[in-house]
Amino acid sequence: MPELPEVETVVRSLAPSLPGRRIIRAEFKSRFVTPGDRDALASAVANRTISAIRRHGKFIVIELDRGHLIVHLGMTGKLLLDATPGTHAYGVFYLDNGVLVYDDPRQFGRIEYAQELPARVARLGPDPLAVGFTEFEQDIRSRRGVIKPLLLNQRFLRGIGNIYADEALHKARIHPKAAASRLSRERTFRLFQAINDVLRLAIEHRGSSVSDYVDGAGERGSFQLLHRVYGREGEPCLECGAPIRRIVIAQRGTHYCPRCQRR
DNA sequence: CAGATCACCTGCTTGC
DNA sequence: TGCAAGCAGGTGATCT
Repeated sequence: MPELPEVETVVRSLAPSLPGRRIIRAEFKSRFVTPGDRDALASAVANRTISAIRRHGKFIVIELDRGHLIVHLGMTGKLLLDATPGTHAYGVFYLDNGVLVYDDPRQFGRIEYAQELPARVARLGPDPLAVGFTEFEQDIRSRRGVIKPLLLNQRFLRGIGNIYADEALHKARIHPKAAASRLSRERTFRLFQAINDVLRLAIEHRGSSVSDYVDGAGERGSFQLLHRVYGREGEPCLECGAPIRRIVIAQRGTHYCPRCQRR
């Protein structure tokens, strides 16, 4: 489910109400969602007060009075305030006022506790909404492969996923298989702008609810209605009318307009 | 170190 | 209706 705009929307939906609340106790039920000692995790967060919630790439960082909860939503993770825990509620935080439920049918998400951000999380690339063009251009020049997998690489930029990679490449009129380091300066700038525009617009529309994404209050986003290529295989390009094509790049479905995005 | 491939899960849709 | 195959917002381990 969740890429930068969705995670940002979840964080914004929880930020006004979560800080200041105390975790009375917590329960974890999946070795996939909470690798390691689940009882240790539960006792580490018991009695901790939440001081802040923020986004780091696609990670949700919940700052506690001691340590951090680092949550990744995987493909189907949901963090829901005051929801009833269902079959896939693999993490339940009982608060002094309410309950925070982590629900994740596919169990690709993760919940961990650490004093500081783990190195693999801290070392991700810059946030695409904060990076400057000079750094973006330098980084892209130094990379070898194809542009689409590079956009999905969180050590390049943190937060872009499959939907927004396809949407940004279409907006920038760049073929998803284009060689990253050989993009002209003009195309590189178009891509930089397109990433910014697409992500900001998606946040305004509270993310894309393709199947089951919802924010912390259970509300769906609406950006899926504005997708121009993602999930539109065979439908006409909204720019030129050519049918949108779906190919596979790096094991990910990739949607593009063969006329607007020439190699 | 970077890039490619596969593995980890459930659930929904499609086609026979 | 039943069943198998294919597909899905993501990362991380393990190869080369």
